Amino acid sequence: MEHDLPNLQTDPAKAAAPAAKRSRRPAEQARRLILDAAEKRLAEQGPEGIRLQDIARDIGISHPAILHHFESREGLVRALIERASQQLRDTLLNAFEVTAAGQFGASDVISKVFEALSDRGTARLWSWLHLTGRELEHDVSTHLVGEMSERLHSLRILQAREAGLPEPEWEDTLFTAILVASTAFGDAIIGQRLTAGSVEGADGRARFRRWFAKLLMERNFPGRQPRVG
Amino acid sequence: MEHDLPNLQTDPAKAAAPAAKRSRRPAEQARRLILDAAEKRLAEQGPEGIRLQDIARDIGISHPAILHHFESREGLVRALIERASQQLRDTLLNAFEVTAAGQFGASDVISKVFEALSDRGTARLWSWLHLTGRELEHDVSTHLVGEMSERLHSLRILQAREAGLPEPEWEDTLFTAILVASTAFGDAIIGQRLTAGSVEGADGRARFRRWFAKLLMERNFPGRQPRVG
DNA sequence: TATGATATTGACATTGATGTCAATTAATAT
DNA sequence: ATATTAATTGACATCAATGTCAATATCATA
Repeated sequence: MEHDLPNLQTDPAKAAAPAAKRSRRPAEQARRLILDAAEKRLAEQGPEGIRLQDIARDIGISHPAILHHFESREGLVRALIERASQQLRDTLLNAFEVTAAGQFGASDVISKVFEALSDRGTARLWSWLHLTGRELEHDVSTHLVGEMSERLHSLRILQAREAGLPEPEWEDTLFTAILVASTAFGDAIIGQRLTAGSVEGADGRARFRRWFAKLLMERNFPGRQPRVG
Repeated sequence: MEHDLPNLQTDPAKAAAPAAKRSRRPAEQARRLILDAAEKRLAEQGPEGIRLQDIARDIGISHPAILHHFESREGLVRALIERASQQLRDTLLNAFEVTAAGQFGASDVISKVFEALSDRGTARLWSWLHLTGRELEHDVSTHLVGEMSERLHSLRILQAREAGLPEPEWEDTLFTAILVASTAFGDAIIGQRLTAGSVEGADGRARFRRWFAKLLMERNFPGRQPRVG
């Protein structure tokens, strides 16, 4: 495909190559394009899938272009983490905003948490983060769970009053949040395999989520039925 | 292209090092030594920590020795997975053997599952497996959960009869197993971070486990108190 | 002690990835 | 149009990791 050119640094004579027109995007857009491709590779192939050459090929650019926008591979990784963290945070907190306004359904929240982690390999990115020790720099997990727990606690207090039940303890709420987070996380990483062999039907994981939601719901509000989403 | 160069002999004049006596182990032992070191690196630094040179340095050998015993890096990785799978399987199934004989305590089983995954970075190896898609070759997860569920189901039926409660459904048992597995897995990977920021005291994760055990226990045997281990 | 088998090693080859740089070219402003 | 800015690129430098190989050292055995 490529012709061997005489290795002259400056060759004013243009060779016959038609040289498909070079495309050029504004920096912002280029960064997004690159991050999307990197994210996809990470989700599909894991950490080692983030290779500048490959990512560049995916989107039809040369790898120095990536370095131009992110300084280094490390810079790209950092930006990727930064963006994914922000997105996860928004998605999760949003799940509570929505339900806080209207009625509270455990299924809704759980579904959103599970989806947020399943989506676009977010959990994969997360586990990689923790595997390689990068969570020390960008520690979102800790604060995020704290924030989520606070919102959840408000909701639970509200619900308990309505139902005439005693207020839940703070640690119980916190542990509930951790349970949901851990489970969603574990499910995202190994769920596919776990259910694939044993659970009948294609909707195994969905049934598991509903079962899980019901479990939590019954524990907290013994009378009610969870809304199945 | 390639010309065979005459093999240059090492300069006889630079023999300064006393050349510490070379140690030599039986193959079996050498393999174990290497696998241990590799496992440790994986647990501490993640996938990228498995580098032949580093592992070799850790145990004071040269890296070709590793290649001699495992053919290739890939061979080392496969052997590592093989061994860890076997160990995890033994540990987990053993947890049920023990409790099956005597009395059944949810805490006991849960503790063992959690410990089995926390120990020696087993969960880290597992998540790496799933991240890189190696679970396709060595798919232990699927069968393992199936087996565990079967044993758990026997126990639950026994327990239900004793307590005069209706027999649990199979899928309920299966989902319980998946829940425990997912949670233990998630906890092993991100648990440290999750509890670090929010849960007071150093025994946060232990308290979480007990809370979790209690939750499952109360659900299945509303009257009883779980044995706290 | 001598010998055979094999674990071990140093030197080197090879491959693949990141990073550098000067030159090029598309978009934008003047 | 011309100049300017900045995104893009090809060629190359560099480095690190795996893998190869002939030579060497150690253990077991005769």
